[in-house]
Amino acid sequence: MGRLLEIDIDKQGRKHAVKPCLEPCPIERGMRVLGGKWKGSILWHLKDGPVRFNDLARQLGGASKKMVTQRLREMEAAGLVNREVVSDRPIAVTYQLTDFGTTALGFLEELKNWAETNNI
Amino acid sequence: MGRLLEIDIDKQGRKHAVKPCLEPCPIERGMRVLGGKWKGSILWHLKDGPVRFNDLARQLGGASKKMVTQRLREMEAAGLVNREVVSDRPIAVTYQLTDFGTTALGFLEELKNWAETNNI
DNA sequence: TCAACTAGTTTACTTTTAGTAACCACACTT
DNA sequence: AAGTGTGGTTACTAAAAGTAAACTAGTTGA
Repeated sequence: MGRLLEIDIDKQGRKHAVKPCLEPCPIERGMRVLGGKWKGSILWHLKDGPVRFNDLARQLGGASKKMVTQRLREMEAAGLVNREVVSDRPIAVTYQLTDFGTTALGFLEELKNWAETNNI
Repeated sequence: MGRLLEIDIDKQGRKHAVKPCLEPCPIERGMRVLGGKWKGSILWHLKDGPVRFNDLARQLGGASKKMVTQRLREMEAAGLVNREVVSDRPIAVTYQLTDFGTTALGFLEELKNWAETNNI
């Protein structure tokens, strides 16, 4: 009654899901790219332009450098951010959103609004 | 240059973030409620109406009953879903979105679209 | 020279999460 | 009686995620 999931019952009377969410459905897959501690925050902090590593780490107060590095590497691999060496001598590196990275901002803004309006 | 994060430099020349994302900014907090393995999927599978526990577990093929139970408990605590005992005798339980839970669907749809259009 | 900066890496742990597999009690069918 | 269904729980293990603090190696400013 009111059931919308399709369940198949075979001749022996055993039940099987007809269209199980075979591992990662889009939502699950998306979460693996954008979810995870700090990823959303990092993306959000880069939305206004390039930011240097230590500045980013400071802004994320609470995340260790190791975390920030790790997340940035993952996000680089996913094509969300770019790492750019701005200068040798005093070494300087900035991170910025790729075009692809900016496509995730709308989603993050929704999440932000949702969290704020429902005071999560 | 082009720096938009505010960094304060004290008299001793030490740098401090002016407005660090003191622990959980809205995005981080939202992620803790909606992120996490399977939570998004569970919410999404409930969008068309009440679903029984085992049906849900079957649809999430890959998640163990323990996982499904755990996530459902967390989501109940967060007020996203309702647990309803539909009948004793042959025990039957359904889970459904609360009004609050449905407010998260827009966000999940964005995530779904994002993941699909960028074939994540 | 000393201290603080740059951007990390490494170590040495601890904590959290995920996951398996078995089990419970009760009902229904064969 | 055996096997399926219902909705979970328990006990345990493996893997992932997280932490602080030290360290590299060079630069800059007092």
